[in-house]
Amino acid sequence: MSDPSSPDSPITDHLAYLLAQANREINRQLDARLRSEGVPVEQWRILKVLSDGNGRSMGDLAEAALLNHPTLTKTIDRMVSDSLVYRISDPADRRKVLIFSSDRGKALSRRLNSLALSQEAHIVNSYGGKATMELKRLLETLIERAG
Amino acid sequence: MSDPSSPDSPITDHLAYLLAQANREINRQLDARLRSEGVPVEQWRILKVLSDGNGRSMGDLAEAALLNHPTLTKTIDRMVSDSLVYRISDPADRRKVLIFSSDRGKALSRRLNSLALSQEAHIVNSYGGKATMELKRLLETLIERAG
DNA sequence: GAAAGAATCTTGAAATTTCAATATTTGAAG
DNA sequence: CTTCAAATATTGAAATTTCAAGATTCTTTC
Repeated sequence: MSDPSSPDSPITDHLAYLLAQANREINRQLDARLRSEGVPVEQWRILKVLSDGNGRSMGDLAEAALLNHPTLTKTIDRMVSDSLVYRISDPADRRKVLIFSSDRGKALSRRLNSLALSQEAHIVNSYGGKATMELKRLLETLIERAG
Repeated sequence: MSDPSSPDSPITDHLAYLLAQANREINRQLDARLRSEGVPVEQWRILKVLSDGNGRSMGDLAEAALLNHPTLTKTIDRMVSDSLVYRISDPADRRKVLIFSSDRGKALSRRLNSLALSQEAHIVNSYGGKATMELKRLLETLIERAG
């Protein structure tokens, strides 16, 4: 079944394809939930990363939120307009810009987190706690090796 | 570790995040390989799906290539310009448009496939055949349940 | 067999993302 | 201490994606 080395193996045998498909599906479900707050998944990731109250440089934040640099810059522009985050030039290294979550951003983050958790619970429910844990473990290992 | 239900669990505990991260990483690697042919991953998926010589309707193709409808329309526009695929109105149902791979598209598809297979081999190599198979199995199940 | 509704695809405008180039600041080398 | 290279972030233009609306064809119902 899962052997893509034969000449005409279906695309569904490729790990890259299965990952894209699973990601698309789960992302879609998450997006549907976050829509009640009018926030795209990327902004949830940003707010969640910032929710510990610490600031992050654009570089670190881009890495953590899975966005590339220019995309993050423009997303942060929008979030600043919406008063969800703010920028402060890093005093220790003025090339850097630190991003912080505002109070408004933190409040929103809490609501989003509860939506995300309810989705996670839904997955665990239909997919099984054991399988979910195992899948997470394998994904973590893959990410380690691939990074 | 992998329990996102505590109030301040890190984002890395969310399945949605791990999937996005793994997908991003693997996609990046694949993209780097396909770049030698100047083709984005989405077009590889399209060509691969069409590589059996059969035509697909835009709807079926969108589903298989993991793209939404308008995006596929415009991607196919570009690929038609590049003589990689062509459109034929379905005689049996003229609402439908069937997409076929051209000879040029098929030749390209073979080259891309070999690049994709080499990436897959590379993953299996560093990640392990057992883990790869297990991961694929879990992803397939997740996709089934989530769909 | 006409009319209303559903399915399929495309379009145009708007929003977003990406690429390449441009500041700005820091670190290193001479 | 000055100059050159590296690191960081942003910008503007171009490419892409998305959203909402529109066109065409089919199907069902009366």
